[in-house]
Amino acid sequence: MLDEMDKTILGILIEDARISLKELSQKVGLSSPSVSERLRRLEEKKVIRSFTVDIDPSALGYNLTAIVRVRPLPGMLHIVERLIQETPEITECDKVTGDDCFIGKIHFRTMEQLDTLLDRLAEKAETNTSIVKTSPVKRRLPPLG
Amino acid sequence: MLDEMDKTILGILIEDARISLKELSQKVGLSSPSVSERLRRLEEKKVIRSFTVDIDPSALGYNLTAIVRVRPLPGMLHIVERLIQETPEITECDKVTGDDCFIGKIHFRTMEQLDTLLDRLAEKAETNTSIVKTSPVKRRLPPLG
DNA sequence: GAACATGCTCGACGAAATGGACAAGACGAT
DNA sequence: ATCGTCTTGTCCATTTCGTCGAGCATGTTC
Repeated sequence: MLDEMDKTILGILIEDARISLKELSQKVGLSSPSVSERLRRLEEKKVIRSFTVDIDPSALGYNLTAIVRVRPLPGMLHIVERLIQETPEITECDKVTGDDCFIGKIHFRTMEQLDTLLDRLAEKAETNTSIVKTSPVKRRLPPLG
Repeated sequence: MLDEMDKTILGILIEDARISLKELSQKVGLSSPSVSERLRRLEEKKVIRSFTVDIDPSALGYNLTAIVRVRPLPGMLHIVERLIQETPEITECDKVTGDDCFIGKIHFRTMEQLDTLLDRLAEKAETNTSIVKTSPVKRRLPPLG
């Protein structure tokens, strides 16, 4: 599905998505039109979901992060799911198997703010919150192989 | 720390990090040299960690995702931390307060593979694994405000 | 082996990024 | 108030880059 050349290109773009076509094509040993065409197809095939920018939340004032496990009360599942989606401080959330129904990540500025955010959930779900101390693995890709 | 213009620029770049300076500057109503200068400073201040590309793991064959909570056995904390870091299928991991010590995300292709990966941890830690069914909140930024 | 598809290179032209010179506004110190 | 000066911006000339069309090599199909 992806050949070696595509993987090399992706590997470079992960590091620097704003690299010029010319430089990129030199690094991988192709002409720029062919690299351009490969990029077009990688986007078309949705291998590349988007070109984006990685912003440090603490630069926006969010110095604290927590991981919240959420178990909705009976009958509250959909309401809780909507509530989570409408809480912008929750920056990612997965619906999972097991006792917990949702596991999400919250960015916040103060403990008071965290308390406010969790209070809104508390009416409709049991929650279990862990404060992030460090991040031993920063976001990365699984092996391209 | 960030003015309105910076936030507008970041908002656009999140959507499309490969937009040309020219188009970006037209959208925000500045000249391209000034936008270029702002980008340079946003990178310098580490507000922008990097320009990157969002790749769909399933395009790489990783059709399954799980969230694993890891509680190292006594004396095993550092060994477990290193083991996690050296497992490339674990694409993010936070060290947290509370009963669980680490919470991480794993991408894998088959249940057999998941089993293999968890077996390696099982010697040194208790684990608790939840398979991701859906992702109600895809990765996004907290409010820029 | 002829016809076609795919994926590449090359070269030219228009488009965009960059760097330098300079202007305008905010702010402090005198 | 006025003079430096720091910041942030514009404008323009030069350099660099992206895109498009044409054409070539390779491999597959009938």
